[in-house]
Amino acid sequence: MLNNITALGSNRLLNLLTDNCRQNLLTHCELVSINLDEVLCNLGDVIKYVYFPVEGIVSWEKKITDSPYWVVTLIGNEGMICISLLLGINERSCRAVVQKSGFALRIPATIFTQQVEQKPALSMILNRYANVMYNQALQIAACNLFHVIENRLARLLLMFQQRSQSDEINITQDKLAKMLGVRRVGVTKAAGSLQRKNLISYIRGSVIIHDIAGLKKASCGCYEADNATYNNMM
Amino acid sequence: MLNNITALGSNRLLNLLTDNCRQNLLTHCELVSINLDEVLCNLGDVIKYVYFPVEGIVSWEKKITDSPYWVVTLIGNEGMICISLLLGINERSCRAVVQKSGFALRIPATIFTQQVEQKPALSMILNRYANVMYNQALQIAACNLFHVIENRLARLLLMFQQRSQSDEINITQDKLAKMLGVRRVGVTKAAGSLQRKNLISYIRGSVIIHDIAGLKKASCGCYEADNATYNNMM
DNA sequence: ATTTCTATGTTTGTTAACGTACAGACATAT
DNA sequence: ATATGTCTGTACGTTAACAAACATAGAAAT
Repeated sequence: MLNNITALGSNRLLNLLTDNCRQNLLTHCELVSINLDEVLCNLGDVIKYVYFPVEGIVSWEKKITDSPYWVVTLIGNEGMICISLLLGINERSCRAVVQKSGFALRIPATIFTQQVEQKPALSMILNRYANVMYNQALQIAACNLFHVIENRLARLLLMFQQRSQSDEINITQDKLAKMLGVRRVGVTKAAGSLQRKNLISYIRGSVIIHDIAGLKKASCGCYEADNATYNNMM
Repeated sequence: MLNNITALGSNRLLNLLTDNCRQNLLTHCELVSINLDEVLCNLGDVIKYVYFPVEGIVSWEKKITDSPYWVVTLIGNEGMICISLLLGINERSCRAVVQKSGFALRIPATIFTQQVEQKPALSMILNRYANVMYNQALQIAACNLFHVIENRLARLLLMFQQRSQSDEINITQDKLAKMLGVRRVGVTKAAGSLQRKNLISYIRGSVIIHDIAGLKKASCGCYEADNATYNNMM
C-alpha cells in the first residue's frame, strides 16, 4: 500500500530524511484518506495520531476565549499535524480540520514519540519545523495588525494554491471570512476587487486563480516571508 | 556568587527542576546584570548564550519584512531567552532587548545544548515552555485582530506589572506604541481613558498602576488566557 | 535664564472595517 | 415545479484607528 505514496505525491518533511530513515518510519505509518470537514484532532483531545499530509489541506485553528473566532493557518504536504507531541504535549489547545480532501500518513502517538527519541535526524527536522510554525504564528500576528483584507485574502488564496498545487480552490467566501477573522461581506468586497484586477475569478463555492504572480503582488509580503522562513529553516 | 540568587528572586522555569538538577545546572550559569536597552541577542546572530531572567524584563521581537514594525512579547523570570536553541536552531529571527534592568542567569549555548541532551527533566520543562510561547504567539495574532488599543494597552501594562512585581513602569508612551504596533497618539488616547477610570496614572516616562483588578477588566481576555496557558502547561 | 530636546496632549480630515439588513442568484430536495 | 436553503452582491450608518500637523509641558544642557 505504501508504495502508492510516490504516485500520490509525498510529504516534504519526510522527504528530508535519509531513505533508510524514512523507509523505517513508513513501516509504522498508515496511509489514510482525509475528507473535507473531517476533524483530525479536536480541542482538549489527547493526541492519538500525528498526520503527515501527502495530498489535501488541513487548517490548524486556535480557539480564542470568549470569542467565536479562531486563529487559522493552513497545513499541507509541507508540514505535519500535532507537532506539539514532539514537545511532549499530548493534549491539544488547537484543532485540525480538513479543508481539502486528500491523503495523509498517520502514525500512532506512542510510536511517534518513540521514533523521535530514537532518531535524532527525525527530531532535528521536526524541531526545525516547530520553529517554522512559531515564526508563522508571529507573522500572522503582524499580518492581522497591518494588512488590509484584500492583501490578506490574496495571501490566503496563495497558501491554498501552493498546498493543493491547483488553481481552483473549492471554498465559500463565508469560510474564507472565518479563516481571516473578518465578515463575509469583507471577503466579497476584497474578492470582487481581485477579480476586477483579473487575478482571480469565482463562482458559488469556488475560486479560480488566474495570475499567481499578480496575486503575489496583491498580497502582503507575509506569504513570501513564510516561504522564506520555511526554506531557510528546512 | 550564585547564592545571591535566592536574595534576588529566581527563575520560575528553573524552579520547576528538582533541587539536584537545578544545582547542577547552576554550576554552569553565570549571574549577569541586564541593563535597559541592552540587546541580549540580535537578528541573525549566532546564539552565544541563553538567558534565564531572575529580575527585570526583556522584550522578544520579530522583525516584519518591508515594515518598520516588530511583533513584541515580554519575558521575565517566568521564561527564558533564546528558547529556539532547544530546537537546535542557533541563528535568530528575533531579537531580545532589555526593557527593565535586572539580572539573569546566563549559560553558554554549547553547554546549554549538552545539558538539554543529558537532562530529560530539563528538556521536558523547556519543551513545554516552547509550546507556551507558540500559543502566546497565536494569542497575539487574535488580540491584534479583534481588540481595541485600550484593551491591548491594559494587557501590556499588566504584563509589565506581573513580570516586574512593581506597580510603577518606567516607559514612554512612544515605546508602548511601538510594542503594540500603533501610533503614539493612539496610546495617549487609551492611556488617558484608563487614567480617567482611575486604573492608572502617569507622568513623563512612567506609568503607575492603581487598580490591578480593574485593569484586568479593562483588558481583553488575552492576559488571563496567556496566564492560563502557562499555568496549564507548566 | 534661556535654549533645546523629549514627552504628552489635541485637532482635523480620511479610511478600512464593522454590524445589520435585504435582495438576487444558484442548488438541491421533495 | 416549487420550495427551501445556501451563496453572493449591495447598501447604510457607525466606529476605531490612521496620517499629519501643531501645541504644551517637563527635563536637561549651556
